[in-house]
Amino acid sequence: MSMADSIIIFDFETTGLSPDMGDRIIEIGAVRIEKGHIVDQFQALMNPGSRISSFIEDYTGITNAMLRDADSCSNVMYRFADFISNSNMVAHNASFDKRFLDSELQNIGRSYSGEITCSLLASRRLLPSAPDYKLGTLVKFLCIENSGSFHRALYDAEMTAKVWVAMLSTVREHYSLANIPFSLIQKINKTPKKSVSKLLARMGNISL
DNA sequence: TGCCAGGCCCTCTTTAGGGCCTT
Repeated sequence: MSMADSIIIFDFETTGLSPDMGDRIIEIGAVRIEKGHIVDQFQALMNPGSRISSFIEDYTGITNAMLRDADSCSNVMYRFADFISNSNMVAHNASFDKRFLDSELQNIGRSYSGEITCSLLASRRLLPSAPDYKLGTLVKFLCIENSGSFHRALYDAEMTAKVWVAMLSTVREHYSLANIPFSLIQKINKTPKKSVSKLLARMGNISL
């Protein structure tokens, strides 16, 4: 199994929207998928060092009481840096999670060598008939079994992984592609939306 | 103390504005 076949899908719950404004991660959830199956997972709460707002308590179900006893950000981030190692990664609206990942890893002097791509950008290009591109909507749109427990990190990472696998499977069938490597999604995400179907048809050698 | 994001994408665009998506 080469690393190219292994991808980590991750999600963070945070104290707010911007690490530049002092927001921190409070929960990490991640799964590793190989050949379309989840083979490993990572979940941890982490104590951001200050109280979280009632909005975040309500939004995530993570309470100040739960975080009081949680491990420190630095301890959890060390373990997560080991988990992601040199893997390629996916997140839903990855620019959001990447800012937090980079910020927290910088705090502990760690880094990563894999690349990160975005399931939100990919789904806008590959599922043009979806009603919208919220994670929960894509789960329903792709008929993925779910309990509705969104906004916890591991659950959202699992759902993102299942959206990722189902979306790629749908596109593979539609365009008669043998496989869709991570690098092709990176290329698709840099391609203007209106040019994506031509790109895929050319790769699948079929006429539109 | 109180302030509070940022990148993508569309369009009535590019000398801009606003909705979407993430917490």
